[in-house]
Amino acid sequence: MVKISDVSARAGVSPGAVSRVLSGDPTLRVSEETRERVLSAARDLSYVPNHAARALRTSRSSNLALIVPDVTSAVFAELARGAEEQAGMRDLTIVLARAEQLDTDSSWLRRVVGEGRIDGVILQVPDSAPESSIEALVDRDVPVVLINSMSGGPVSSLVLDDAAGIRVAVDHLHSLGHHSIGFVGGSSRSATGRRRLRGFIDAIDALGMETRDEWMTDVGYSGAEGRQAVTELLSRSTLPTGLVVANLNAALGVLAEIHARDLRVPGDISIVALHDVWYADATWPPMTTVKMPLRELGSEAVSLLLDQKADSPPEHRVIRAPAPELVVRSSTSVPTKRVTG
Amino acid sequence: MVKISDVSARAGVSPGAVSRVLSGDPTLRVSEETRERVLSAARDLSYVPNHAARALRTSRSSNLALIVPDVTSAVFAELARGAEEQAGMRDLTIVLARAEQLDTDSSWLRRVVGEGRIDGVILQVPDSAPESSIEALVDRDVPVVLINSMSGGPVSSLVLDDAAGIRVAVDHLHSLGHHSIGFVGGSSRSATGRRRLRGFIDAIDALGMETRDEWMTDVGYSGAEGRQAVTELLSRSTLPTGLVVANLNAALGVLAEIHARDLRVPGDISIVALHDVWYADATWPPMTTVKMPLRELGSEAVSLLLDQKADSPPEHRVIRAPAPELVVRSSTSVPTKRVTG
DNA sequence: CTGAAAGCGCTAACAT
DNA sequence: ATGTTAGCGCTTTCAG
Repeated sequence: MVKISDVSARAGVSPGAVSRVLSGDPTLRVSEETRERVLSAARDLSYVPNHAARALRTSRSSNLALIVPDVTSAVFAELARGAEEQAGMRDLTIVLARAEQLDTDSSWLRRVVGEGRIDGVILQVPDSAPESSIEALVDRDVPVVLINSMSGGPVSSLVLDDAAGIRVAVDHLHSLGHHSIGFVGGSSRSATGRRRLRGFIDAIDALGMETRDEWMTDVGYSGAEGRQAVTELLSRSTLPTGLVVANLNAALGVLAEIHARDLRVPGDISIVALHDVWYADATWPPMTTVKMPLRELGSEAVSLLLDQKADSPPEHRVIRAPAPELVVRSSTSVPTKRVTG
Repeated sequence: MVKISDVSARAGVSPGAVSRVLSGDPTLRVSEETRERVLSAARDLSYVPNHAARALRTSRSSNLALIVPDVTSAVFAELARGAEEQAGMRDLTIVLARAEQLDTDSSWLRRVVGEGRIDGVILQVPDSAPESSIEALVDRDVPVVLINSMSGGPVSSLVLDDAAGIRVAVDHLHSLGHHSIGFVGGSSRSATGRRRLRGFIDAIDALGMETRDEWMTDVGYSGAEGRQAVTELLSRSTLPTGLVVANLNAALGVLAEIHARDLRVPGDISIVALHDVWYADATWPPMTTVKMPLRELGSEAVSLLLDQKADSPPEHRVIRAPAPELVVRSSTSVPTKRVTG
């Protein structure tokens, strides 16, 4: 292993000088000539600084933890990619952890953080397990950024403009001529769930239509919960002609259950889902979706975490750009007939 | 921060003794009484060892990198979970990276490894980008375990018993009474692709049936490629009554394209797919699948990586347990009629 | 403008 | 059976 003293020897300077040149110390004053010598010595020896030594010295690990409820979720992949990209640019590394560990055994995080292996945490809490698991983190001395959940608390947070996304979906159905539009939402115990519902109601209002309670569900975002939502809807009254589903995973379930009932999409009912992932294109019919800036959410989370570093007050940002984008496929069309459940 | 000398002071022993007690040094000989004192001192002060210092001293980072082609893939989530569990038990941490970085910019891995931030790499190469990207790793001094790809090379590898999985699928269709069975496989350039195809042919042979070239495709595992496979199949001749799809993602596409052609599943054709993930249950009809031991693959990868540590010769293991498990849903039934494309 | 030296917290070899 | 000590490779204050 080639170390800093090897470089300094070759360049005929002190180790300290090498360190300063290589890390681009702003208060650095070296002759252009020395700098060149250091740089080329480092290159010649293909010097790579040792991370552990640097971490020990600076007490920063350059590791961030990304904790999500479910790695198979549509949301995750894009989010992770955004986080990774941003992390890469800042020479950080993303450590993966599943959120269950928070519930059952928050000691994992505690320990890892205590050991100094993690400089910050990007956390998406499962809708199910709220406040308490967060508080367990708050009193720890790691910066935390909460993703897609409550904003306004003592912990910094980042959310998407869910309402805007839902509005795009509603507008799309409306412009196709739908006047009865239902909503398959997430749990009203979750902040995202409430934001999306509010967005839905506002969007409907803005267009001069009416919401009907029996056209709205709040079962959840999973595929199974989507199926259940349709069952509920059908047990109530007439179906709307259009349906906004607040999550693509749930929309798969919705589609399945609708098929199971021998109804046709979009013939009997049109469907738009929030979030756009590859499998939106592999359903039948291919699903019209609204693509949200998940990647930007991930990259912004990393940035926020780093800006956060000083013990500044918590920040709460909303990611609005790029704006939600309608991806029209085949699950929506002009309304035809109305179906009784 | 409480350090080891704090603990040793409180326990009235030397730092060295504390280190040995706490890390369970096998060659340790301390009186039971001292050990107790050390342990309780550590507990009282809630001592947590500093990871950077330990890493510097031992030159092991306790980080493993998990590199996969696509985080949204069915395979990934279970794999990652298995790896994580095993890693957690051994006090290791899993660092996430996307495989694209290997193609475009292998410097990321090189650098991170050079800095000593990674002790080992679990690598699933994309079918597209083979040998070269691996070789870039081999001459590096990190242990690497290759997942789901070629076995037998200079790098350790771990594969599933794909043939066994395919056989379960074929047997299922056969036992339902299917005698014409097709195969939607992966690229024949990839090792998994070839293993699964071989498994298919052997399984068909073993049951005294015949394979027909026009019933087999090798387009790929993605949803879009699944659609394409069906298009190819239909452009050829009569469809088989049953179809084994070598990957669940492709199976979604298969299902979509079949619907698009106004054929019915399982009425016109039965489908079984390899791999079982939540969305198998959210398709219409819900997909009959074969669940493979992906979790074990992940956990075994971690183990292998660690056993590998010494520069022992590369090992090549096949994960056979738990055995592939048939998950019967609704995409398979007794054959009815035969369809002409 | 550059060098010297201390020390981050831990472990392991060597003493006792 | 336990204590002492050197040093992992780096950064950074303090002198020069």
